[in-house]
Amino acid sequence: MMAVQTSTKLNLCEDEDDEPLVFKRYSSKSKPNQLNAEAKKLSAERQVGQPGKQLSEHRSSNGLNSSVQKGKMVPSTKSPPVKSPLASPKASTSSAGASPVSNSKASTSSRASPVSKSPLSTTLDDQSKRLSEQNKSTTIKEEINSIEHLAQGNSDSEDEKPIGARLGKVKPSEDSDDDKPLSSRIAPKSKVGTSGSWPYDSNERKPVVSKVQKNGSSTIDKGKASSVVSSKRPLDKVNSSENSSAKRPKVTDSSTSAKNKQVSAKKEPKEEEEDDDDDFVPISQRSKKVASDSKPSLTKQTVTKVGSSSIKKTIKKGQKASKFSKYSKSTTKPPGSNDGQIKWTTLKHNGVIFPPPYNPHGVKMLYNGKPVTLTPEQEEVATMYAVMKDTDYVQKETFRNNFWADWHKLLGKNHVIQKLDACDFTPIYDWYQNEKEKKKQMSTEEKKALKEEKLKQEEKYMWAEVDGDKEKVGNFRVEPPGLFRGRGEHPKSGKLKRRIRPSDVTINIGKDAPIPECPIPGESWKEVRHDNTVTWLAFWNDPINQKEFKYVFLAPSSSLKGKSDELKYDKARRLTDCIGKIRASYTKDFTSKDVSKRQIAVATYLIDKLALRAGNEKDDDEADTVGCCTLKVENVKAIPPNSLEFNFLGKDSIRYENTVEVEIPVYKAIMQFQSGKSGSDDLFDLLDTSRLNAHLKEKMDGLTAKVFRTYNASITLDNILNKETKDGDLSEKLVVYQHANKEVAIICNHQRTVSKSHSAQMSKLTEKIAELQGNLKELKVDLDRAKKGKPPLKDADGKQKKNLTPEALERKIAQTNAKIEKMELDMRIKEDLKTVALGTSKINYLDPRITVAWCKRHEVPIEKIFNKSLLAKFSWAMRVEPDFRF
DNA sequence: TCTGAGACTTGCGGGGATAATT
DNA sequence: AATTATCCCCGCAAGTCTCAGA
Repeated sequence: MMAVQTSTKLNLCEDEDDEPLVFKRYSSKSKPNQLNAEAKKLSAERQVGQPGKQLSEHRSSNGLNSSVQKGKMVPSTKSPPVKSPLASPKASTSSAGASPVSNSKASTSSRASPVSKSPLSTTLDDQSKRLSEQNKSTTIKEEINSIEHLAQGNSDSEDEKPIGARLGKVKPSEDSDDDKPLSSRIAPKSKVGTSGSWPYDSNERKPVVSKVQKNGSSTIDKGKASSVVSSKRPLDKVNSSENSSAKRPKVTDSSTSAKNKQVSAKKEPKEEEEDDDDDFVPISQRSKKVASDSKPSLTKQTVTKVGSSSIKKTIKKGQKASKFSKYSKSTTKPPGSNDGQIKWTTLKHNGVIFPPPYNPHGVKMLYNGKPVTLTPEQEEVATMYAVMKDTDYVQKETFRNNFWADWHKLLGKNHVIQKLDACDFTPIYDWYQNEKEKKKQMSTEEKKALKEEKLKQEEKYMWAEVDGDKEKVGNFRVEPPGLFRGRGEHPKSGKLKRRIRPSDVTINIGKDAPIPECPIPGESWKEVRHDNTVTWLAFWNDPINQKEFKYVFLAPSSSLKGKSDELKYDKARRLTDCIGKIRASYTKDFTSKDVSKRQIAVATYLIDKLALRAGNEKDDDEADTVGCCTLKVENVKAIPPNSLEFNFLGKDSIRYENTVEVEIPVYKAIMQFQSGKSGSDDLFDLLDTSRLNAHLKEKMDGLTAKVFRTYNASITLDNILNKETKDGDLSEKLVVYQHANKEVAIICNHQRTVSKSHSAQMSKLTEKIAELQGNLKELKVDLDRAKKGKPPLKDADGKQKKNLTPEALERKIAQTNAKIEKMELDMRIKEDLKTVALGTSKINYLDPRITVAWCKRHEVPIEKIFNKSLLAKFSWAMRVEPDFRF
């Protein structure tokens, strides 16, 4: 299917490949930055390599009307005609202004700091390598160690720190910088051990953020924060936004809404404050100023008890509400969106496809060494387990127990098999491995044939028609039965996820559309609905948790999804206009007498500064993870004089470890919230996500906790790109982008496990570099000799090398040097990104318009940054003006 | 206000496809 | 041609947030 999909998409969007799409702008001379040589790696090769497509133009064209066009995939050609905005003149201006950023960061930045993980984590790891989750990487880091330091020259290290960076005012002294208020933010420092040093430096503000990795193993670095700081955006955002909205094709509501929003947004700030422009600044800065104003007190911290405070809070809320009445009103209905309402007028699709029935293999497993005959049903489940033999899952007791409970039920009370320990699934495992091998050995033709066959079967399910337009369906395949693979210490992992049948599935389709035929003869859908206020095409109850649902939605490239994506970013962008006010408000409340209010303030601060998730309550039958509102006392440690060390398992049981410097009032408030409680008590006992979000909505229409993540991710990307992009070759620009992307990933704590071959790869690179260095030495000797008219020395094998002129030798030396530099850069990047996942933020948090506009401004082909899926998903963003700024 | 159903977004890992090397 | 590193896409788990109802 994919193949199909993609192709289709492409057509829609991009199309043919004409020329490279580079957006061009001015050309300045390029300066050879440090990076050049190194950087080149990426770019150079790739460019050449993929001649293929570039889409810029077309793409953009498509993008323009994206909403419209998408429908029709057929006519792939259709769009081409449009012209891409890229070249627009204005672009140049904008960029020009902006670019001036400088990064003075010198090499110094201490990238060195990659802290190592804390001891704790390490131990854990060791013990199990099991999945306990994130911890896996530990070992590796050591090896590399050295490497990291190698080079560094680049910016990467420094800047960034997005998050952490900001801080407010903590110590007055530092603030001194004032001029750079923005930057003021402090950086968080890396975890643990490292903490000792304070990040801040005076002027620069903070350096430190370090992120830890999941396992703790390595931290990422962080360098200085300075970069983060934003500079103001050259262009007025307002304008740009308007433009964009204007342009927007037709997406009805969205465009309008956007405009409205903008307008309103502007107003708001005025009322309350002057916010100044700093809003865009990520957190950090603002706090200072705010703080100063409000500074009053801190002294009082009553540790109130729960009950009373809440009451007060409510009252207050009321007041506030009135104040912001305008917002609240609107709240009812999100401005732009037609939320609640109609999502489509006509909807046609072919339902879902079910996995094939189980096909028994007849291989007998052993019980106490003797072969056992199982019924197909029993065998099916045994096979699910057998196949997982070399995964970490089977090492977990919970998994085994859950599996055994469900399988035992299937076997029946009196079955020969009475305990899992005496089972030997090896025969089945071996059979499976063999099947896999066979499949692998098939000729390419055979594989292709199989693929086509599958495609043929699935084709009809891949597409839907929404309001007359053809759209791709996302997950039209019903999930096959299997053993539940919960993440982390999920209490239900290992349970049998039973097969879903048509009678479990509810279909949603247009009233006038033909009802999809049930693919399994003799069976029928559970229900057919015609609800146009929702976007799902089908759903069934999750067999593991009957209370939950599994939905079939349209693909991310669909107009429906695109529209909501755009709305999401527009909302985050609106936050730009009120963030100053919001920060001032919660800063003021750090010292509120009302404990609830104080908790809301501190929680909001953490969400804003550290990009924490909201933290909904969870049931006991789910993995024990937390978010901001559900943080436990034991997850946060106050480290004098004013730092907080966070350590908890977040979404997907990914560990969040970070030590940050915070404003004194926050520090004190946290200690108050902790006092008198035990480690497992809620830190924010008076708070939950609904209260928090209700409060946020008073501040800005539609505002919820997650918007801060989107906002901080996007604003950080925009700031870094703007500040660090210099004239230079493509590869250097890509390095800047990757660096910005990395910073965002760090802020959001998007981790990945270190690949098994990571250390091997690193040592291989190290060897190669050593070899090159050896060559270099030889070349230098030969050069010396050549200058004196002597022949070169023999090579390692004792053979005579040919005589080269000094010039030729010098050229060779330069080439070798370049190669070494490039490899060193590769290594640094690889080590640096070892535990950082860049994809998640690209897909979910970074407003694609920032990227597209930057590409246009700097003549970077958009396909160097977005792959096919992303290009399709973000087709709505392709037509932004080059001067777009978040 | 609280609860839970419901709808939709976010996130990581696996593994096939593809590109780079050997 | 065989291997290995990388890219990508998909699967599906796990969050967020809304809303209706008592």
